[in-house]
Amino acid sequence: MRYSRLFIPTLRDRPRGVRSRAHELLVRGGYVRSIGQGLFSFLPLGLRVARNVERLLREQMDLLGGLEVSVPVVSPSEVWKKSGRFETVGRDMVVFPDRVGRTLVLSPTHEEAVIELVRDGIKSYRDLPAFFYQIQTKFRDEARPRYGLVRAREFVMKDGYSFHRTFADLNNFFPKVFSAYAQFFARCDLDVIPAEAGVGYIGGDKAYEFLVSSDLGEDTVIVCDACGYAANGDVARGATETCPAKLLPIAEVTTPGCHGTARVSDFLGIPRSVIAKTLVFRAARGYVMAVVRGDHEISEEKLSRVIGSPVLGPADRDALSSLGLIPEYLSPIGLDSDVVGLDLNMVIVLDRIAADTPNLVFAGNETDLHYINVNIGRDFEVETVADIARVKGGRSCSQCGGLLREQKALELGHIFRLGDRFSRSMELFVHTDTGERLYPYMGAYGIGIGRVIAAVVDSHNDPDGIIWPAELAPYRCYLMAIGPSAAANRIAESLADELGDDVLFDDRRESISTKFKDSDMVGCPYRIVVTGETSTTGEIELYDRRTRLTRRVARDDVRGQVGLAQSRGEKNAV
RNA sequence: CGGGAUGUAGCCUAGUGGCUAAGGCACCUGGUUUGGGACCAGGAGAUCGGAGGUUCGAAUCCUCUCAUCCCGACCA
Repeated sequence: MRYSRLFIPTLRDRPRGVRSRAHELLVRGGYVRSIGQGLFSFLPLGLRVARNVERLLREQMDLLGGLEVSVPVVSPSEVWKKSGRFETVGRDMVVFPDRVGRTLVLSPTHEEAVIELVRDGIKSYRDLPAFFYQIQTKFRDEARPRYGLVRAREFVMKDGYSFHRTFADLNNFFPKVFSAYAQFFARCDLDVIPAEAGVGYIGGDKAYEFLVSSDLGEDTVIVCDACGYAANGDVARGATETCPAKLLPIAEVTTPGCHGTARVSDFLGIPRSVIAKTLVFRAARGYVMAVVRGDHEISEEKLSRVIGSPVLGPADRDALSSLGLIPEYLSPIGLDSDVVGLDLNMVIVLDRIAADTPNLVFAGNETDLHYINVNIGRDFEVETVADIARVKGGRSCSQCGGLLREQKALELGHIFRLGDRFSRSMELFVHTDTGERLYPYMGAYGIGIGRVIAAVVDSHNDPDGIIWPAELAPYRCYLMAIGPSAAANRIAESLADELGDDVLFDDRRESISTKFKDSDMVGCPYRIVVTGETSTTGEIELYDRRTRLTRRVARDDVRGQVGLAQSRGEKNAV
């Protein structure tokens, strides 16, 4: 392809408002442009990279027997009400009326739409298993889009959905997807960390995500270098901690103005680790009170699993008041017995480590009142004790006792073992050989294309620009001639014809310096330079973008030297 | 949704109450060039994000508003 026939508006300076390196390089290299917050156009080069990512994904999905489909970006709100997610997805989902007032949804994800598609054609257990995937636009009205393609509002995702006769079948398929994902990321030259993950609003009982270590990441992944355990900080487990101590007698203390763990800690002169922290959350049905140690944080993901339905967010002050709670002195101690139980639907969950910590300080659920030396089991009972605290680096690994390490990471892919929750809530069933209803067991599998591109650039660049992995590069080679030599230009022309779609031929009337700079910025794996001198020796210069080494190779050997098949038969007209 | 920052030509910047808003890059014309954003000459391009106000006079000060980016909240 001739450079002059493409649209590659490279930029010399970093545009105002562009901060992250990956975003900067994609904009300056002429790959993407932003039209508004979290909204991106792909230019010809960017689209070629995206197509390469998609090609790899199609290859991996097809190997799994996946069938490519495409369901609409817009769906009627009814399908979201069927699954019960109309209420739980929240403000990410854009809802709008059509001309006659029906409510439509810009899909943030496509489980519902695919289930509706499958409903029409899959009637018998003999039709299972089935695996569909698509490469489709999603829209999530993110609270805060950031870092360019890393967190866009409109983005393209490869999403796949599998349907199985039994849980065991799903469970057998799941690792195959896992390994297909691992292969995909390897082909993108991305060093991913597969990690146990939460399920968020997608749902399911088990999930893994594929992350890359990156400053652009918004997730924390907990890793054990000793045994290889890796998990998102939302769900990571640590070894249990016990700190045996003599139980002291419970006592009341007056704590004026002690709102929050920090002030209690200061006022009493004690570390946060011996203070209980109590929070109340909204849940799908009612409220949940959660208690962790003051030096820990609650994982809403873990809490959701314990109560069996999504935690929707913190309860507001009005809700607390209506429950008879004092917002500044929240506590599971001293609750009106009517609050707990079915009437007001508040459940109490105590973190296991907090439960095992002796002589804790609790608020008293009365203004200016705390209790010291509270011991669970002796001083009060809680129906549910579970692991609901986030694990931080420095804890011991629950698998091997090794030291856990935490790092910032960027999520690129996520696979969910959904089970039958969607098929049941949406009444998707087939008939078994005995005529009974069978609700298929489902898996859902996603990879964000734009985010993969951003992650690749984030980890494959140098001060001069992008360094594309071979499989993703918009063109394998950048080609240019130096000097006025007619022979050199003739050779460049013939190489451009021969290499066709594998080469970007810089045929512009630009200074040689500009071409070198743009070539590095665009980041093709190889650069071929033809000069007056080499044109007389039957050689060309071959520059490796990654190693930055230049060597001379025979002009007739170029295809092999850049890793292309030697013979292509008929050459494409350009 | 809270806190902060920034909006001046296609891009990056200067200008912080005073004359016709300055420069670099990019663009157009002509010429010279060709191993790292090359050079010379000429040209075009800006209602200084928008609205309102203060003032003899506003890119500059005030108020409101919009947009973008960053931090947080929230969320895959």
